[in-house]
Amino acid sequence: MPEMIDPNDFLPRYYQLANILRESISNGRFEAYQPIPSERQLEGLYSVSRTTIRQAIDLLIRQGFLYREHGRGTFVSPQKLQKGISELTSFSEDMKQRGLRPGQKILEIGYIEPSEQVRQHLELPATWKQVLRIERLRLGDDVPMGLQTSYYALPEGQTITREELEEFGSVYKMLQEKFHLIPTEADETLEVTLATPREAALLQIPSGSPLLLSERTTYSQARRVIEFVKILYRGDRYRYIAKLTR
Amino acid sequence: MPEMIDPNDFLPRYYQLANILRESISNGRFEAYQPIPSERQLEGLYSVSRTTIRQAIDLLIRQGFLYREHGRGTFVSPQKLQKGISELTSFSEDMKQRGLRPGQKILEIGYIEPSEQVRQHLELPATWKQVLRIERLRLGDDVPMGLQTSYYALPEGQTITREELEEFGSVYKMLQEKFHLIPTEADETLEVTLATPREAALLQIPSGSPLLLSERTTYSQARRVIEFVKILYRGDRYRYIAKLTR
DNA sequence: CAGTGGTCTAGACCACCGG
DNA sequence: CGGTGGTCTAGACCACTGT
Repeated sequence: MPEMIDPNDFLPRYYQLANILRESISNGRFEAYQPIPSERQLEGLYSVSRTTIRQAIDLLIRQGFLYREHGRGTFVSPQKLQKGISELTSFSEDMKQRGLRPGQKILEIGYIEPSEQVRQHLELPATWKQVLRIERLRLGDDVPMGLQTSYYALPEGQTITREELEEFGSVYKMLQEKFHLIPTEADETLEVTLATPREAALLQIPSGSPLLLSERTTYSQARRVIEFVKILYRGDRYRYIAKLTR
Repeated sequence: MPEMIDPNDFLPRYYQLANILRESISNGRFEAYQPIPSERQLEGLYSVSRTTIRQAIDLLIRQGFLYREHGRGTFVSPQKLQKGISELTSFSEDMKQRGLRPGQKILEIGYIEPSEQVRQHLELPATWKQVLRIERLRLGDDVPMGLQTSYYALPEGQTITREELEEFGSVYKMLQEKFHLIPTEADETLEVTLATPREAALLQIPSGSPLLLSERTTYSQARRVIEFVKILYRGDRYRYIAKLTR
């Protein structure tokens, strides 16, 4: 029953164990608020050291599946909003998590001279003259959800074409495969604004309707800026979800 | 120079080390994008094992001060918005972090029969008839910032008085000292709404102005619900800040 | 190649919880 | 008291980056 750990697997043991435990939670073998086997018991069950056990449990705690109580045990969290929360996702991933079919319509793609705000977020010197700007209408189940404007400072000579963008669907996927840039972190702010006539027309809502404005700067592993993105979400169709911890 | 670790301190060694390293970062001895000493060097410098070193570094990475690159080293993150982000904070803490003096005006405090929404968020049975409701106007530098409504299902016989609330200032502090409830996690959603005439009057803005609505359910260590809180923020004065990771 | 972080072991002692 | 998680040690080998 307890699927075993393969020491020769390319996945680290603590990661394999985390997958086994996560599976036991989602198929209901471990129930909410109930304890899982103690760390010493797991040592025997899976023939790995306690350090490795704890590494697996730490991972599942960060992912929101378990919690510890000193002197009592390790317990299963109630599901609730157990979907990927407060995680860095692309618009497409976000829509899928919400059960909507993502779509997009590219409005504009080209090079511009960056505004002060864009330059600062991309951490570019004042002398930098060209950044790639992509404006897209974002759809969920074919209904306009948001208006997205992305800015990139690509290496000299490299670029992104409209065809590539339409093919990949997700800029993240393309950045990863074409430039080996992997987004790992982002700073995001959210605020309220009102739709300009142009925005309203694109989003198919009355002019002056309330919008949720998200501004996000995305960083790669080495903490280099990858992109700066603004998304204007329709206030009547979008709700932001976050998970906070101490 | 390198302040030492005291094995007899009541703080764990990895925590002491994290404090030392964090201090070295914030006073500029370690610079952004530059490597800190390697894990083996730190072993010698502070006479603790590599496991303990890594535990300290893990902590600082989660807090956003450092990042690792396999085969290269551990590096200092650029500051940017290095203030408490995506962390579970009370309104008072939030205001202080923004450099504003928090204030409040209690509008109402009393028991009500919970609505369906409130009952579900507090995870109460349909038979539960009484929850404590507190409505407060929240101020930053004496200017109205938000309208907060909190709901609590307190143990039989226990309650919170207006005097206690005014004395403590923060409900979190009071919950901790009076009931030993410590908030450790929360689920939050954000969306846009428009001010009703009453809300507009209290917040001193025109009726129909856009507002940012936050709904938050707070949990204690054992994943029990502590409170459900709605805050209507003035759209023109409040911006939500989040930090996302993969 | 030497040096870095990533994983892992087999122990040990402590602090906390419950009966 | 025995069992739990929390901290810590002194090793080991692997995978990755640079020269």
